Amino acid sequence: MSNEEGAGPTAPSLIDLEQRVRAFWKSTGVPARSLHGRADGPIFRFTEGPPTANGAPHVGHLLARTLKDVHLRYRRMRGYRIVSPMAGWDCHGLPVELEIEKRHGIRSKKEIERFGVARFCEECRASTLEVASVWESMSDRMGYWLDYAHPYLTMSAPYIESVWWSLKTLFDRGLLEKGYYVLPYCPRCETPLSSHEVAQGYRETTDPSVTVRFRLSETGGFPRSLLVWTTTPWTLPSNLLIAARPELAYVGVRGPSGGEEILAESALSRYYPDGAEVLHRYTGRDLAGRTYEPLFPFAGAGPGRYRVVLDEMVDASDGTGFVHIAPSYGPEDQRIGEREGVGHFDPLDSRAVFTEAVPPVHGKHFKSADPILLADLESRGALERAGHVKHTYPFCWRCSNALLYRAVDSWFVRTRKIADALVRHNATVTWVPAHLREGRFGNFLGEAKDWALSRNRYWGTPLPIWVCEAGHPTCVGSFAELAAASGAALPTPFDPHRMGVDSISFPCATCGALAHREPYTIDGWYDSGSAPFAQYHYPFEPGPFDVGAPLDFVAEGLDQTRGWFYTMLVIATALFDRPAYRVCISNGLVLDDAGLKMSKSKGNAVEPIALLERLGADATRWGFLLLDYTEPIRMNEAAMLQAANRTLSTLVHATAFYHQNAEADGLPGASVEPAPTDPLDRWLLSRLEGTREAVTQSLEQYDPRDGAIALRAFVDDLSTWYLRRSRPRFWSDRNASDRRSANDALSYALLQVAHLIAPFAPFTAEHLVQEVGGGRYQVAERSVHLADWPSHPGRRDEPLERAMEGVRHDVEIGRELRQRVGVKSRIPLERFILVGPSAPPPLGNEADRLLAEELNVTSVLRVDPGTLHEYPESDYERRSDGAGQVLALISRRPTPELRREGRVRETLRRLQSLRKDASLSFLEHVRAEVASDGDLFEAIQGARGRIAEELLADALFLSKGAPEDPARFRMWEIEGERLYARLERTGGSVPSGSNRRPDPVTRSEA
RNA sequence: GGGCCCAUAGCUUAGGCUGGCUGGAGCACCCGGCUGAUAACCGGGAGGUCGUCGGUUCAAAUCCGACUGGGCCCA
Repeated sequence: MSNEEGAGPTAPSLIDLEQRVRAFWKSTGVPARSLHGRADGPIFRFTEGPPTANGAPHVGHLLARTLKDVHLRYRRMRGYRIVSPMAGWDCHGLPVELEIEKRHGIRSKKEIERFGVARFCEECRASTLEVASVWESMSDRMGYWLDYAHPYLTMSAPYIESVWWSLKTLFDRGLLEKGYYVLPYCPRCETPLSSHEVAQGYRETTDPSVTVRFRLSETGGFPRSLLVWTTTPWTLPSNLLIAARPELAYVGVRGPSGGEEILAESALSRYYPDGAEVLHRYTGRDLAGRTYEPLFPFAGAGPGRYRVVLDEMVDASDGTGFVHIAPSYGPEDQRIGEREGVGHFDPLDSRAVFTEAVPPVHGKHFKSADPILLADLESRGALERAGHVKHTYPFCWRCSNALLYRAVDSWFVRTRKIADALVRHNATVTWVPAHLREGRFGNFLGEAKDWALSRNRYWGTPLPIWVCEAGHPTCVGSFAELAAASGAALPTPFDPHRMGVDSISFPCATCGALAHREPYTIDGWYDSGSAPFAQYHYPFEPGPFDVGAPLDFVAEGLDQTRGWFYTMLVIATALFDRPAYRVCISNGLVLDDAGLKMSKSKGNAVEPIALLERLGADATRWGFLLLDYTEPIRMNEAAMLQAANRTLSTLVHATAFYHQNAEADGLPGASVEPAPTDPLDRWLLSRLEGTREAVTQSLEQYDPRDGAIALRAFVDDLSTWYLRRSRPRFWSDRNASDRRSANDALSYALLQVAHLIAPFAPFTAEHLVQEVGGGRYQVAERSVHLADWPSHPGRRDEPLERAMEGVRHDVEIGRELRQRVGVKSRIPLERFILVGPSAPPPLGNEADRLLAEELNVTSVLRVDPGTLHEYPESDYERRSDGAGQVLALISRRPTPELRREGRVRETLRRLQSLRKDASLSFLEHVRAEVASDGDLFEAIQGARGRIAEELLADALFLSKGAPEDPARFRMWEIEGERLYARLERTGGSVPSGSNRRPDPVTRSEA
């Protein structure tokens, strides 16, 4: 909104001023000048968590970014240099690949190979930044200032080179090794995943729940079976062992076919609810070493196979006390299988389809093999029971297919080797909320598993490890090393993605045999976890500071505890043996207004840009900042809007009021802290100082909510007490020095509060500063976002604040009394009497003056309880405390003179409302016609001059009785008598239709 | 099955660590008032088993335990 003539209310709406401020920022280049903070200031280390470059932002991002922006703005105002406000994009990984697969109808890796890896990667690269504009647009709308012109990209060659450097460093320290381990594996993506990826995808699902019989060998003709429970029948052909718990009690009971069935005693009631004949009792130890007949012949014989072994991990709570062990398909299975030396039997191909190694289900996907295998078992009497169970099971976080656990070759970051350091470094981090440190995040560190780093995929940072035929690995830590090793210069420009490096091979430095690159890419979470150094191409280029030092501040959603917060900590610990960050803020999930998780499928997701458009940026930010972001947040747009109106809108309107009255006549605002003598002004500045302290402390402690609440309270006080009681002091016909004092106090307070609220509501704050100061909306230098934080202590006067509290409390009592005597406030009463101590010294007589004005009484008395008899109940209404002690009294009835004065004020109020209805500004003069009768006429006639003056009436025509043409008049009834009135604008006024503040530029004529 | 967090009026919540006077606010609702910045404001009213049960204590929303419900995470 600009200041062209005609449209607009007195003060702009939050949304209008937001656009005006945005235009100001654009034209003056404020964000670019502010972004990095003070070039010579102390360094404040920050890294933007890179969003996935092909995913759209959601409201949770809006919240996280609001928090980040508040603290960054505060630090800039504190004079810090922000290193770095660079935006960043997480470009690699499955999400991007999936997008391209969808686009081309590709459904498997084989099809990607046919499509061409180079072409595939090119398309991935091209698609990564397609949604960047949406993110930029959101940031622009919400006022989150980042350097979008120079973002870091995890797919850029320098970034990848830094990642390679870090991997080489880990490799040299023995923290990067190859292994064959059971990992979560996505059959569609044909790659293993890491535990933090799996953590993103648990869902409720239904699986088979079956119990099968394993017949023991050497039973001397009497059939004896172990009952074993599983939810993964497809793993039964790979069964090699059965585990029992050493000290657990087992029973052998007579089964339905007469033979003995063995299970944990604690499971008996579940399997035989009507009881069973117990034939034998065993402990797990008794059963150890017994052999059994495999259910399927396909795994074949091998040393130590098909035995009962002991393990403490066995638990009978929801099984039979026996656990079937398929070493290829479970982490515990693998551990026990290796301990017993029974090898593996893995009949699934890379897509988790059965090979010809298991003929009955050859060609079947692992899940669809379940019913076939079960039918087979049933026909052979090996199926004890079959049902279904609902439980949570991991699915691929990107493609939603069911995962399985299986043993695969993979490269690992040996997180467990540095577990102690992780815990030690985490202990130095200030977590918000604090419980995360020892709680969720701490627990996660405590059970840290080695990090499966390699992915059998295409679009990612290639694992820079070459292995020769003899198995000697070479890890390459830079492009120069690669060139040196291969004995040839790399092409320029060099693309370090798979198409650029797959074909490079070189002789092994150890044995001379030819080494080929391991055909893996790495987990994209390693890329983003490297951002604090890789964004600077460290160590190949000098960073802007000690790059390995912890960041001062990071903030993201709670989901990043397992994600980015974790990988940053692991990488910083492995590389620099330092914590990754000092302060880590984590916000809760944003839920819909019914407290449900938002999801696109449910249709309850709030689109962030649409939200910003509906509410405006500052209302959205302010609404979020007033909530406890450490808990899950229920979105309530109405409440957010209301909160913004209460505080932000009120500030805007207070500023407009200031403008109209004070600056209109050329009174400049205070540029330094004023030192008023007026108690109200002193009170306002004291409250301001208390607010400054509270807001500063809240931001120092990364708890902006307390600051927002303090600001809200201050704005309430400023609007509903200071201005309410000071309003006439701003009028041009009042005492000049008093007016000057009020003008100074108000302008200073508005300017200061604009600074204090700038991190929270940057648009509104900018508007306030531009409106209160000179050179409005003209020069960047005046921007509040280039200003210093108010750090100079102001004048705090706590006794004065307490005294004012007391006055406001006395006002409440007075109003209650007035209500009881039934005389409305517009009619003056003679006396308000307070019983007890005299007025508190910081206010003195001023207290009584405030009370008299606010309560509309002619005098305020403070009397001793002993003199109460002088004020009889017939004339005075009393208010007592709980103990019956009289606290205050008020006159019951107005005197005749006061009643007359009341009539005058009733009339004035009606006439003023006519002005307002006609949208007249406070500068426009009128001529008025008034008609009435009786006492009302007498009262008006007696105060005719005053009425004309207050009404800005050049002429006031008063007639007795009803007018001749009453239709042209407004009519009211006041205490049974009629008042007729009409107004007309007279010459010399500002242009018509202007109920708004006249434009500042044309002000002089007013 | 394990871990972390939460539960106060119809809604949003303060207070809880350091137990103590009738548990505060805001929105919405009803009655009344005020209004030359405000989609405001002021007074009064109605609305609370402070999730449930038990314990500690002279005294519990507050401390302890169990349970119920909800959220997130892990197995």
